Amino acid sequence: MNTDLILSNISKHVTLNAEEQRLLTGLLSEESVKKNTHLLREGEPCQYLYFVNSGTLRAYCLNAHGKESTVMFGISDWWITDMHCYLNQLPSMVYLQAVSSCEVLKLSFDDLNSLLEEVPAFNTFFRILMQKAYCREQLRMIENLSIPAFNRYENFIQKYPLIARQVPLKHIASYLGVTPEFLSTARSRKD
Amino acid sequence: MNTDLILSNISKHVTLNAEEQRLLTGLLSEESVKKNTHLLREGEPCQYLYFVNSGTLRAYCLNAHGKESTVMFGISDWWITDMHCYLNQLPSMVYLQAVSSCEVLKLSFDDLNSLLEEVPAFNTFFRILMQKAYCREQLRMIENLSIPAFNRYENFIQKYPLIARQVPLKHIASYLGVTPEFLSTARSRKD
DNA sequence: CGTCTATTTGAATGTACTCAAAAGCGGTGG
DNA sequence: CCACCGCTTTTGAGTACATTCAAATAGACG
Repeated sequence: MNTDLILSNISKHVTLNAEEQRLLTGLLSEESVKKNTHLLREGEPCQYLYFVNSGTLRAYCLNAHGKESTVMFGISDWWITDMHCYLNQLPSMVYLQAVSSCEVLKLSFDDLNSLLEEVPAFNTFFRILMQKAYCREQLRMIENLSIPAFNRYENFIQKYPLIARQVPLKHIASYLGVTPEFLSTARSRKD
Repeated sequence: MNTDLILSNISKHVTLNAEEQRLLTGLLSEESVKKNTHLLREGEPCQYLYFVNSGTLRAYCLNAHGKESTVMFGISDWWITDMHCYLNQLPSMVYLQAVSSCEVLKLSFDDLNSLLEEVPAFNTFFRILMQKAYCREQLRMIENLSIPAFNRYENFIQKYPLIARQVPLKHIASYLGVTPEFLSTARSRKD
């Protein structure tokens, strides 16, 4: 199991000593997901927090008419899950799908809680992770409310160039809240 | 200074002993905001995290054309600030305005950091606060993407009945991402 | 090379917007 | 207590932007 990336990810914010690192890595397990298959489906228990070692994931939900809305993407070095349902141990509201084949590490809710209790630095790390996630989501909301669709697309490819290269346009459209047709025509008009 | 509400707010998630409570309350200061005045304006340093003792606040930002977008509301027993700019000590991107006259408690960034470092339970509290804020914001985003405008309004008044009673319709419209005119006509069509 | 999916293009439609004006409502002062 | 003023909400007409649906083209993958 490759834990280099996850340890380096955590070390960007807090310092774990060797023992704490062993405690963490001992709680992780790895999973492979083939392209276009699901790691999690709506309604299933949301048991794990995932860390992406390689590949690209997408979280999406379906509305009453079956329309997909992309909630978030997860690329290498990102954390992903249905956070609300994970933290409250509720059935998932989202699908987690591999856009390309992935290697992920996963951490169960009970194991997360052990870490949060026993390793103060990990508690701090997770706080920082949530701070950043909150601010990012709030900024996304503000941009969705205040700037027109096409500028949001330009914004997106500038902010997430790696994701923009790795996922089909239609998923970006559903992340931005527009149809793929609209995004396609808007794009051809502007460049 | 009335610290009952804030201590009870925190005690919903973690337990602070008497000394920790004194440490916290010693770092707070209070401020009154008159109706329609600003606690913070775009571009000003975002120095404080606010806890609302009484009254109603609104965070909003202006886009390039001067259109207001309501980022969040803050009613009694809520925490509010421009979190991204506060945590990164950047000039504020939002305005914080009193919808009705308010009494707030405020905590500076440096003092927050002392608390996070010195009081593990407060670190945990703040983590939980950020978890909930993230999940709430993500759910808002999902709903904005996946359900039509009028249903979002019904959703809102069901989820936040207190806010719905305390703020003008136009602010709710700008929170939901529609015009007041649209919300007004939609409302009259459905009930 | 053929199949499947993604993207592009276009026409018709609809939803939500802008702009303008009227009505409602609350607070203030005469 | 009523009249006036300012702000919010409502109403309506015309418009723009993004959608749906359908079909053609392009790309990716086995």
